[in-house]
Amino acid sequence: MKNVREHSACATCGTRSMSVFDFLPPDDLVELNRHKSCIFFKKGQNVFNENALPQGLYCINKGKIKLSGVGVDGKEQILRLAKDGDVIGYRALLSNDRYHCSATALEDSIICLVEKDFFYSLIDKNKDVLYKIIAKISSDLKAAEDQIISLSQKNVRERTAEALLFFKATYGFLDDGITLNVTFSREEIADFVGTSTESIIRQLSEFNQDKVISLQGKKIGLLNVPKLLKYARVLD
Amino acid sequence: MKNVREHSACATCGTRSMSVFDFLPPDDLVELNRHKSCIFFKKGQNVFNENALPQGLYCINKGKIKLSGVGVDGKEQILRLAKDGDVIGYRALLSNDRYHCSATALEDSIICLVEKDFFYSLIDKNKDVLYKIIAKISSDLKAAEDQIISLSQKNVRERTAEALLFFKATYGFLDDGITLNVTFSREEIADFVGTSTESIIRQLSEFNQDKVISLQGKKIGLLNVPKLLKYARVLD
DNA sequence: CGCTACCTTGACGCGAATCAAGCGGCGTGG
DNA sequence: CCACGCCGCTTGATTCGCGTCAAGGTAGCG
Repeated sequence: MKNVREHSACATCGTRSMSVFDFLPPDDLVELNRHKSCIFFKKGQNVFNENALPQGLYCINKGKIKLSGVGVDGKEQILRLAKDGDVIGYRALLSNDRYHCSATALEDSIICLVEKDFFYSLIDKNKDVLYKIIAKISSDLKAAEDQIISLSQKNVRERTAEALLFFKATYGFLDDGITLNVTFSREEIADFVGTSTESIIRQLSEFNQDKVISLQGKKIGLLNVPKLLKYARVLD
Repeated sequence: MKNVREHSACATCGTRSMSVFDFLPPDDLVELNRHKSCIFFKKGQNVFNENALPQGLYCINKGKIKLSGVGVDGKEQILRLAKDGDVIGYRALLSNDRYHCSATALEDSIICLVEKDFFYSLIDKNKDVLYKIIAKISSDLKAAEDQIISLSQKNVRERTAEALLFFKATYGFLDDGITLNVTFSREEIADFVGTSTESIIRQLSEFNQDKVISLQGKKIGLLNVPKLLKYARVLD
């Protein structure tokens, strides 16, 4: 029996253990491998666009993706962030709908596209995958609702602190244990926090002066996480 | 064979056709009837509370429910609204989690509670129900993300107009075709829009002076929906 | 009939958006 | 290799939306 291999084999994919396809039976893995393709996206490229019809399920093999929507005046709002092992585009797929946000690579990324029909057949027979995706949507909803409360009740300082902590929770630190393992433009941070670029710049430089964070270009270091937590007024 | 009947039989329930239990096979209907109980909630009573563990799935037979969370300073934020035929509490149930918002009756309501274990077995064998609930969560997520964009990009006037249109879309009008078929306190409207009570009062009275809405106590009439749409800056 | 909860209006002040201008780095092309 | 130009970053000045505080009105209910 020959070892089937494509761009990178799902069976040996190190990212899979973090994904919804963890614990997939070997047979399904072989099939999955047959019905997926790997795509490379350069930083800034769009994985999919708002209002487009889904072609399949996107699985991030390696990279960082932002999901964002645009308001009436064209201003962007970052809604979610995704990393290695995350799947994106499942909402539109499951509800047989168009994408209602766009996905953009924050850095060069490798993404696997699982064919739509295969995905449907997979969740049909493999409940485990389906329930994992449901759990994902549920936690997205929870996060979105928390975000709603933050936006309507917290000021820019608090939301900025929250955002920095969220970046840390999502992407972690570099080896130094301080610097965020992700870079955004100031405008992107503003689009995440829901404020203006200038306000973000002022807030970051204030945190910088307070020695709570360090700034060197786009590299942001979290020097004092407990204080950030206090600034953000989060309970846990 | 005896006709099994409890508080109100699911088989003959008029609300069911609007719910996720539409098209349920007769056998399952009988079972559903056995595993549910009807509960009456007076206006203002809580159906369930944030952080509680779900006992089952709540189905609104007749009534209006608000789902709301609280921010760090105790201020409430209304996250969703539910009406006849809607189910609530499915997110916590599906992700085996605690409720992360509270449900409160906006008026006297009759609500059926479907036992947790029966619900699990039902969605396990009846994919139709499961997919309907997934579609529900998906649309909740979409709505939440739209709300995020609104909150971060629109001002109080625009969001208030949006809210009024949303109330109309959810609960409709009274027979006069003008008056909203729901009443909130000014504070509740503020908690929905994400602003202060005073700001809502001022905004409503401005709309009132512009003859876009009419106010008589808590009764709100939408006199000029197209203009409200313009105020809200919604596209469709 | 009086109390309480809710609604309303006005005055004030702060946070943050906006506008405007200068800075710095980086890539491109001469 | 340097100069120019563009884009993102930064800072200051100004404006204004809206949250907050305070006070008074109204309606429903015991």
